[in-house]
Formats: sequence, C-alpha cells, structure tokens
Amino acid sequence: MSIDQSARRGIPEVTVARLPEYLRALRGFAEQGTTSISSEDLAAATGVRSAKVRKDLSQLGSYGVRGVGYDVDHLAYQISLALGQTHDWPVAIVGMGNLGRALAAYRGFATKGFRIVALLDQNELLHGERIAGLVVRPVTDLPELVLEGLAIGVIATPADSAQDVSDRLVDAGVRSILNFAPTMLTVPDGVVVRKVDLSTELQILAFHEQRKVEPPTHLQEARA
Amino acid sequence: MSIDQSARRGIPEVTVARLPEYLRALRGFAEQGTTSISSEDLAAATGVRSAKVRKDLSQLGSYGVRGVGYDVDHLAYQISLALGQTHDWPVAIVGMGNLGRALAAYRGFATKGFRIVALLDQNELLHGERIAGLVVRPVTDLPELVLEGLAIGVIATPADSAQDVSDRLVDAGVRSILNFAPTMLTVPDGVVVRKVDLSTELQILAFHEQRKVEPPTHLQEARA
DNA sequence: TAGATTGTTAATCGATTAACAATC
DNA sequence: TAGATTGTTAATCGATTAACAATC
Repeated sequence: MSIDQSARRGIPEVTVARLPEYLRALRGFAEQGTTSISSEDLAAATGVRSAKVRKDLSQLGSYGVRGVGYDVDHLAYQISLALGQTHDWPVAIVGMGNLGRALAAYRGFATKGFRIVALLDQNELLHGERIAGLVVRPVTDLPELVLEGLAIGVIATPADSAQDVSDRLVDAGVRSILNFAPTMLTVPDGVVVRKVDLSTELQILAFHEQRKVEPPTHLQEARA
Repeated sequence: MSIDQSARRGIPEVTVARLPEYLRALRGFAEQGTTSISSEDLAAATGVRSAKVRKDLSQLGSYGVRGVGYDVDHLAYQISLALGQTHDWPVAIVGMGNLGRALAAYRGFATKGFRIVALLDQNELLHGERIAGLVVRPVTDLPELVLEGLAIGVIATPADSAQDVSDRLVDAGVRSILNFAPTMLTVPDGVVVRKVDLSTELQILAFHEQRKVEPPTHLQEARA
C-alpha cells in the first residue's frame, strides 16, 4: 500500500497514527495548567505503555529532559509540527448524502487545522444547494480547487461511484484521500488513501461479541 | 487493550479485521456468477498478498481444495459464520447530533446484519423526536434495551459526555462499543471498544501530505 | 549527591512473506 | 500423469517491551 511506501525511511506508520492521540492528551494537560509531564503521565492519559511513548517521541527528536520529563507546550508544538498542523489544510468532501452532510457540519475538523473549502456531488440536482454555509458544486470543479490549494479529498459517496470519484480527485492532483465508501480504491503510487469503514468496524465488534456469547468451542466443527 | 485479550488463543485481530474485506469481495464474485476462486483472485480483489489470504483463511479452517481453489459461496458462508453474521445484531446509537443522525439514516448497516433498534440522547428536548423511523429515547432506557437483546452501542456524542455514556452502556450490560467521540474511553475487562476518529484520520493524511510538499530533509534540525 | 526519568539497546513477540510439500 | 493451488513451515521483517546507562 502507498502508505507504507511513503513511510519508508521515515517515522513508522504506527507511530504517526499515535501522534494525534498524544497531541490531544497534551492539549488536555495544557488546559489544566500542567506544564511538565513524564512519559508515564502521557502513557496513563493515552492508554499506551510508557516505553512505547518514549520510543515514539524519540522518533521526532530529543524533546525530553532526563530526570525531568517533557515540557507540555514544547512537545505539543513539536508534534503539531510533525503532523503538519502549522497551517490549515483545505479539504473537499465529495458525496452529499447523509454522511457527507454530517461531515460538512462537523465542528471538530476546524480545531485540528482542517478547513472544508468545498462540497461536491455528481448529482446536478444538488448543485447550488447550500449546506453548512457552502454551496454544493460539481466534481468537474476539482482541478480549479486544486489550483486554489485543495490538498485532501474525502469520499462519502456510495460504493459504486467511489472509484470514479477517486480517479477524478487523483486526476485533478489530490494525493491524500479519506475514503468512507465501502470499497477498495485503486490509486497510483504517491497517492495515500485511508479508509474508514463503518460496517467493517461493526463486523469486528460482532466477531468479538459472538465469541463471548458462545461457549469457547475452539474446535469449530460441530457448528454448521 | 481488551481486544488483544479477547483474541488470545483465537484468530489474530489483524486477520479478523481483514475478514469483512474478503467477505465483501466474495459477495462481488458471487454476484458476477463466479463460483470458484483462487487465493490469487481474492488477493487481487482485496489488495492483499495471496500468501496472506491463504494464511488468514486457514485460521478459520480448511475450506479450500488444493489444485482447485475455494468455493465462493461456501467460503463466504464460513466467513460470515466466523463474523457472527448468521443473525442480526441489535445496535443502539447514542448522541443525535449530525453524526448520530447520519449513522441512523445509513443504509449500509442493515445489509451487513446490523439492525438499529434504538436512538438515544441525553438531551431531553430531543426525546420523542422521530429520526429515520425511530423515536429518540433517554439513555436511562439502556437496561431495558439490553434485556431486549441490545448487543452493540455506538457513541456519537461530543467528547465530554462520551465517558459518561460509555459507563452507562457498560453498566447496562453492553460489552461492544464503537466510539466516534474523540476521546479515550476507560472500560472494564471484557468490554471491547473500537474507535473511529475522523480528525485523527485527516491528521495522518496531513502528515503524509506535508512530507510530500517539503524537500526530503531527513535531518530535521534546520526547521524550527 | 540521591532520585528521577529520558533515550536507546537488546530481547521478545507477532505478523508478513517466500517457498514448497501435500494433494486435488 | 502433469498442472494447479492449497495449507503450512521456516525465514524475514517490524513492532513492542524490558532494562539500563546517560544525565538532569
């Protein structure tokens, strides 16, 4: 997958995925007025082992002080730097169904440095409709949006149009895609896709739920 | 984390997470009328290496035939059995903000064996409101719902009430939780929590996006 | 100095991959 | 039998963890 490739020689993908969690915890400490913390404190706040915390943070640089700990503000700054939160990233959402509308209205993005600059849909009946303060536009506007700085595309369409939308995003020059459609996207090298699949998450929970309910038959034969 | 614990001696969590993907691909093959496939075919359809496909499937049992491949319908049946898709799982969504409403209206769950049986909110002004064919209820109804079979709780509240809602779900007897709130939940052993964090996903994309834009300075000193 | 805590090394664990014997 | 493909073994890779020297 393109993600691993992009992580080559850099910070491990698993570490990157934990950085936002650390940052969130640090913001919490800062709000409480805590100015210095240990890896143990950060571990407790994030549910990660302290050795892992230290290992993760050491990937970014040496921002702690032995015998003392980490300066909350400085560490938060360094992590936000690593995550590219120094400026706002323009985001476009494609697909104005229930999920797309909910994402468009979601307040949480702005505080994390993401600015929703466009809402798009392939259905021209929706064009011009006003949602969350933005006017719905056709996907053919994508090249123009990329020229204006669009960096990240969010796909919230049904499965059957997701690949087409993905191709249009890629052709327009978008290289980071968050895919909510329950389908695998094929993209060229250099494009990073992350997938969020709501049904899959529930299916994984159902797997565990089932394990609990049934007697622990490790020999699964007798079932069917 | 509770998930790893529950996977002890069983199918590895990473494998479980791929099963829904295989199942989706198999359903696709079945629709096209394909009755038999090789691990190579399934690998191509899911973007996974064929060796991994075989290893994953062998965790469930020996459902292939050497020299021939896998029977599409039989394999799909076995996977859906493992995932607990033999019956519907009752799901409740707590938090009727934008995201909660979108999830309530989402069509994709039903086809995967999930039935949304209740919509809850702590704000009593919303009680009685009708959303997606269901009436919004107070969270104090949870014990009653569990008695009626409720198995999975979805938390779609703001961060600051998520832990409280989680506690109420757990107290009522729910042991599988899908958390959309951007906060870490503390739950007792035996309760499985999966977290979907939209901002975190975007932050991970921003990390990669930033790496692309900047010159590949592997010596990060010169930046700050 | 004594106590605390980082950053890093080495050990462990688990997941991925390649390779191939088993077998249709 | 010859060809194909699984299921599994062994090798590799990467991530986690424990432990501790460095150092405030």
